[in-house]
Amino acid sequence: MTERKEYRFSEIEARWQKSWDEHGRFCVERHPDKPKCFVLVMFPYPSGRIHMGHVRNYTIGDVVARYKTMKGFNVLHPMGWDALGMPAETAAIERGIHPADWTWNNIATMKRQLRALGFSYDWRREVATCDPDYYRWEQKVFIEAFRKGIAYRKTSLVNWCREHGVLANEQAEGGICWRCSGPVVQKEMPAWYLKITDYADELLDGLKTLSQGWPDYVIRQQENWIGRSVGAQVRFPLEKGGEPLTIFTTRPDTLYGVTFMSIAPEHPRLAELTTPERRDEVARFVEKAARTGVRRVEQEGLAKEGVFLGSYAVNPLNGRKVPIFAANFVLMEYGTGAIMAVPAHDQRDFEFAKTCDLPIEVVINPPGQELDPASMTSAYVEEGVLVRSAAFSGMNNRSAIEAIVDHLEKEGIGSRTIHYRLRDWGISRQRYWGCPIPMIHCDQCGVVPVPDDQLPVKLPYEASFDGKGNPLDKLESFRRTTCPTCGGEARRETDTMDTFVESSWYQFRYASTDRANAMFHRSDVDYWCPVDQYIGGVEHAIMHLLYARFFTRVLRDLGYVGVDEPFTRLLTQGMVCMETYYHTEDVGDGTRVKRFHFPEDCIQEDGRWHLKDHADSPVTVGPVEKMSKSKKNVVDPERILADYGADTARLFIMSDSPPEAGLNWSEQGVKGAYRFLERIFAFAEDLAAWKATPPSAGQPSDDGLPLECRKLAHKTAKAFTADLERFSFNTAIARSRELGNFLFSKGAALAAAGQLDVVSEAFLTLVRLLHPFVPHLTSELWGLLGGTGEPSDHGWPTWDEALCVEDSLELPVTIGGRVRAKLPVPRGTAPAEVEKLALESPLVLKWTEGKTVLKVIVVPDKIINIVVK
RNA sequence: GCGAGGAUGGUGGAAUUGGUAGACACGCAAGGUUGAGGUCCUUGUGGCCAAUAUGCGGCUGUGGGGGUUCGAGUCCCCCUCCUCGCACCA
Repeated sequence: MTERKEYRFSEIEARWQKSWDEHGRFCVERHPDKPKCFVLVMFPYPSGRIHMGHVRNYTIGDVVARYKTMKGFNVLHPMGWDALGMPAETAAIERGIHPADWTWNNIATMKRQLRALGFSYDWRREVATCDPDYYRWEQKVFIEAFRKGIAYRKTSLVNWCREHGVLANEQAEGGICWRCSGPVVQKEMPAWYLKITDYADELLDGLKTLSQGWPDYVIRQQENWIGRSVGAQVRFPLEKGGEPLTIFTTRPDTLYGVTFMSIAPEHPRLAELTTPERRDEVARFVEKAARTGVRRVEQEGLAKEGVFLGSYAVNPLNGRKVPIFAANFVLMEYGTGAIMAVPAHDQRDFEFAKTCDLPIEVVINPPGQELDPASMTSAYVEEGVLVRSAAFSGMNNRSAIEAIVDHLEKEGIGSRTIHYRLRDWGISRQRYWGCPIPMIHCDQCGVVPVPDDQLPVKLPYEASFDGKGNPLDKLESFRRTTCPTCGGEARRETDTMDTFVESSWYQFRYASTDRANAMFHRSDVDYWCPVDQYIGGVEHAIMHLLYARFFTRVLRDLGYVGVDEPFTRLLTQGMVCMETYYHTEDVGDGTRVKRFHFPEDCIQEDGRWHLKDHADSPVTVGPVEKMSKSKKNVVDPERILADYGADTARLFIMSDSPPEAGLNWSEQGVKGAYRFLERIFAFAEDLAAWKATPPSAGQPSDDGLPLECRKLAHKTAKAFTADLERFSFNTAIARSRELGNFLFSKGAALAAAGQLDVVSEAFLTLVRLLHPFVPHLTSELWGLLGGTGEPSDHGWPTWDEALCVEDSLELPVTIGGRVRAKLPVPRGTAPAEVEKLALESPLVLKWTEGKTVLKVIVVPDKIINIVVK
């Protein structure tokens, strides 16, 4: 046999990438006669270099895009950069690099890396959100939203460090500033908001239209996030008289069980409700609560605490006098900032009552039971029958909700109300590297938008980054301006926008290539949008997607787009994980800490792991965790490209797990993928050689092998396609391996038997099926085997349905729940006939001997189950 | 703490609607090739017990416990552990 050529992936990949680039192969235009398909992957934050999470996300997108192209769709597949955000500013503070330079450098590096992976992007449509030509349109939309009342200003609480100003939650973990370890307090500051709550009902209803294309769990989480709850506002008169205290409750059926009230520590009426003798203690509590913040009580599970204010409210239904508390878990933003507490039927109230020794009053009993407050260990929150509730006693609690609210409305004590857990979107950031909010503060004229002809408000390059407060705020040349209305001296707004704003509309920007003078063109958006398939990380399941859905509706209401929903179908991909390598070290005071190592610094010898250069430094192989720099369990995609090539990286990342699940990186798995490609390459070489010089015809093959080969190829095409349609990439690849394994072991025999056409057809089917996954190698082999152009010029493989069905089946027969026999029958045999054959079968007789056949269940063409006794 | 999801061999996973659990791959083992191997090929591989069993030897097995069903990895209830999100990270 002649010596085989080596699989030189780097040569092949570079050549095809160059060809695609030069021919503008992935540049697309509107095409009225072709069905369109917009495949969008979540654009990356340009943090420096791409990581495996990106490779996974973008490979999934590329496989979908290339598959849809082969299916005949006009596919839009763009890429861009979510380029504004905190890390650029952190780099400026810590390393003295300007955020703009840092970002643009990172973009250049990452773009080069993405190109090396062979993704089919139309790079003409690239966007970078830090480009003033991008964010100017956001400023324009903001001003229009402001004029419509969708954007507004109000005060809100922020994390505040005396030294470093406003901090993000992640910079204020544990109530401590990440830079100076100083205390972080909650401080009131004015901030800009977008009125997402006005769209709450629409965003909720819209989820119904998405149920076909979005994962259920994302829809459920969005529903819960919006948190629409129907309940009642109830006015509790105060014992001392005056304005009653209004609370919101979703459980008016428990009104007779109220034993105390709680209000948020920042409730405007706190001082008024506090008696003079309680003032000091309450002040201490409020101060402490401000230091902690409600968020940490909720998220970090801190103790729920409260303080008695000294005054009382009166239950409007039963006249009971109940104490009023301030509590650190009551949110001012939700409802009215005040709640009625029913410890018997609300778990949080129950815990609070137990710690503060407050009474518990049962007003709902489980059917046929009677609860005793003294022996309860948790609140009873299920349905039941009302007791001790005056005229409502004896009613089912569900109907009591309606009856009691009717009563409240009739008596003028309360009313039906709907509240949302969703709060308005606070978009102000006291940071430099964001889109400037285009507003001007004038002492005479108030808050005035920047006039259209002065847009964009560009970020000034000259700014100093010392980590202490907002650089824009300290830059006089930026701050000082004149009022567009009166011409007087005025101050520019120095807040920038939340970077979630840019990622709320980038999908529309991609639709147009000609956008020097427009955000995008309506005709382009009308053709390409909405996005047919959106693909990105699970971590964005709530916020990004909700904001983008909201912003799309804002753009719709401002006349920019004609769609309600931006993303028709959604695929959420899991994270890329890897085992950790570490050793533990004593830090002196007896506590041991983990010191992590990069996997490439560790080596296994004689079954033990140790550091490469120090055989006496043992290393523990830890659990598989999400790849992260801090744990050092990262693999640089570029190294994988150098060692194995883009096709191998793409194939492995798609073959080892379903896309929604986490993917465990495995170097061995990568090698397995590489081996498969090598074998494909080698087989193609063989096949080309056979074609050039047909092997001398041996014995004609009449053993059914050619038919088996054809059937397998057609069945594989069918199943592979079905798998792609449901994004089951890993099983699709498994099927392609089965076809490959068959050809590798039987191909030569078939060729020798004069069945070269059969082998060739099957192999070319394999090449075409794999093309979206391994585009470089398959394009190469397609040409080698005499195909014109590339596999994608020839559409998606089809199959002959007749070759996909088996006419004879082997039905499993289970007796007493165990498979005891296999019954050969033709497909479609009538159940009665199957039953007869089964009961006559010797093996079945062996197992039913001495027993009574009670029942025979025949599932046609599937299984036979015999129930015996 | 609240909301959402998950758990199947030594490992990643497969089983599309309740119908043969473990496809495909990794690893491992044996044999062959190479005779440098991080190469290649063949065979085997859930566990336990058997030892060629008159047609496929038996038992057991999908995080733990209970239930529904002729039949449960799949449906229901309880528990444990893991992951994601929680509004200024993106």
